[in-house]
Amino acid sequence: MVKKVVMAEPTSPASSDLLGHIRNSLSAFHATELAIANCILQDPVQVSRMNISKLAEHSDTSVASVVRFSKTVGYKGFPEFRMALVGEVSRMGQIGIDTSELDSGITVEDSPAEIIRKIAAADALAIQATAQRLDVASFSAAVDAWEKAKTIGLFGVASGGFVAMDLQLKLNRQGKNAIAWRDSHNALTSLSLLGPGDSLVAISHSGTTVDTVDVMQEFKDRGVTVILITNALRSPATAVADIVLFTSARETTFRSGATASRIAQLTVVDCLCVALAQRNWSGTRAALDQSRAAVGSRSGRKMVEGNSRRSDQKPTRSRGGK
Amino acid sequence: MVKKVVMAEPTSPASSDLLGHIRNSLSAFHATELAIANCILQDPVQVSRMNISKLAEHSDTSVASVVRFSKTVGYKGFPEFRMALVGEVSRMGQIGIDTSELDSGITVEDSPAEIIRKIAAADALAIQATAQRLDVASFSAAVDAWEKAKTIGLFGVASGGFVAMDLQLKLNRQGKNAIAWRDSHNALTSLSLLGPGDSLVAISHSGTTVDTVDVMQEFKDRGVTVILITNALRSPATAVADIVLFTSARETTFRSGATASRIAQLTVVDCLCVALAQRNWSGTRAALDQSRAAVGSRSGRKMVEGNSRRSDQKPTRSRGGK
DNA sequence: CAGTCTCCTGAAGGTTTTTTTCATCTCTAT
DNA sequence: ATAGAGATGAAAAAAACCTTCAGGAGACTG
Repeated sequence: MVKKVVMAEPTSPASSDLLGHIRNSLSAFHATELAIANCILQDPVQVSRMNISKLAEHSDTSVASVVRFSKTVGYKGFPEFRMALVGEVSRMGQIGIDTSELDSGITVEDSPAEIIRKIAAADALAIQATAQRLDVASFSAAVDAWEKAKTIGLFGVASGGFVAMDLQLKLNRQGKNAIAWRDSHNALTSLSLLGPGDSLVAISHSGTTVDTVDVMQEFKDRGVTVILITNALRSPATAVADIVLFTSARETTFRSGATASRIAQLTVVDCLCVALAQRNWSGTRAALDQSRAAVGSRSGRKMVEGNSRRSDQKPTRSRGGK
Repeated sequence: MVKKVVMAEPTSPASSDLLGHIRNSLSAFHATELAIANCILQDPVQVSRMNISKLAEHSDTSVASVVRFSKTVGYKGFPEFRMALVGEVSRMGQIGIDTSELDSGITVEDSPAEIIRKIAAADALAIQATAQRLDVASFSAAVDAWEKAKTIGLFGVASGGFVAMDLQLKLNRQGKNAIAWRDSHNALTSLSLLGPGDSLVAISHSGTTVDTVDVMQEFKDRGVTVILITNALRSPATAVADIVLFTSARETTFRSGATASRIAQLTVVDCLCVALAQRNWSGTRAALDQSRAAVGSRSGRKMVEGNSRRSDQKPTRSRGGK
């Protein structure tokens, strides 16, 4: 009946950072969601063993709210969420303190080597978590929008501005018309550069910068498809955007948190560019082939679909032991 | 409702080697159990995403058999078994990034999901490799130089320029005098801003850009400590620099390779900034403590939905994703 | 060689868990 | 005040899961 068609792959359960994501979405949650989130953060192990009604009771909320919560943080339903949690817990148990170490941040006594290790771990984790949680449908929609656009506008303030500029460079290199603005005044005076069918990409870690939201709204009113890259689950910006691509950078104690987020943004942007380039491969290929000659990249394996329906095993009629 | 007490172990053997256990027990299984076991061993990841009926179908057996199987290997029922499998798979996936895949690059047939996965893996790997290779002595020396410097010059062209600008932002935020140049002309005309005891940071992926080397040389001649962040082991630039910090970004087939490199550069730069901040911790701490006050889960929402500017909220719920 | 026993196996029905729907409520902005 | 957007929980609907039961294949015994 009304079964919404969901794509085959429900994303791999590989490494992500579910707890981190929940932790820094805390401020975006509503009352009941917050109650649930606190239960989870407080004792993930325990919660990972509960079924949905137990969790609802334990958090003094309702079953429905737990389902909604699961969907809010990006899963199809509670079972999927629970499996992610189980995976997370299992991994935590395996490597021990990994995540708690991130939370503790960097202390005065940390040696340079430790600083490097911790920051690198946080950055690498941000990338992996982002990649894992990135919604493929939204991603593809964004590439579609780009492909269709005559001109692509890019907007970001402060550090987001660097990502925008970087993206401009990348798009221009592909022969795509793109222009980056780093403040709302410039963006709005160039309003007429974009029209229906075009795209605006806004980059905002928190999604709350007033300028960014203004710019997004103005362009949207002109019929421009607005794509947002952000780390915040719910924000004024997400309410305006047509397509939202979430990064998953966990904020740590010491740093502004912006760097991990920016690195995640760069990765997302890079993925988009590659996907776009892939579509007009032939044009791009010539240039690249030329430039990089033979770097010994043979066409290796390509991941067989592993269906393996049935195994033709010869049942040796082993007599049951037990 | 006489529940037969069969199980010796009601709680899940969380930390054991489930797949190994199954493999060892293969010879003791009956025909259907064997079919199920084979399915699981053949593609645990896939199976961990199936529900009981899917697995029954996939193994050409029945639902009841799957339940029995789950109990045979020591769980209370299928859900519990599945959770153990998820945990196992999750731990396995943790082990590391499959580097062999990186070399294959991105092909025309790659799905969006694969593109994302591959690029993220490459970027994450670049960070980890960089962190691992980074020479702690040089790193510390660079921080020393920064601490001592009255003013820090930053130089990078093209994408390296973004890193330079980013770094300027970070240093300024710490109250450190820093200025970024993105072309040699500007840099050289500001030559007199730096003198002995000061530092210049040059960012160059290849280390061969003529402009960069020129600038480095000029500043060095004035007694400025020249720090270089590069990916190239030996290059004209490394010959000039006083301190060299190496990134380790591997170039992949499709992309310019610049992105992974830039991400690695950002990480290095971030580490440096944090290390510097750590030295004058007390000054930094106050500001940070203040700004991050009590995120500690208390108190309800503050995320006011109103962006105040225009209140014509659209009625469509544009919840991101899915 | 037949009888009988054991125990594996899948289908059907019953139970638990999860999802969806809908009415109520709260909070905000006109 | 009032309308409206959105959050919340109760209950109905759907899905997943477990148990029971009848049928059937092999093996041991007489």
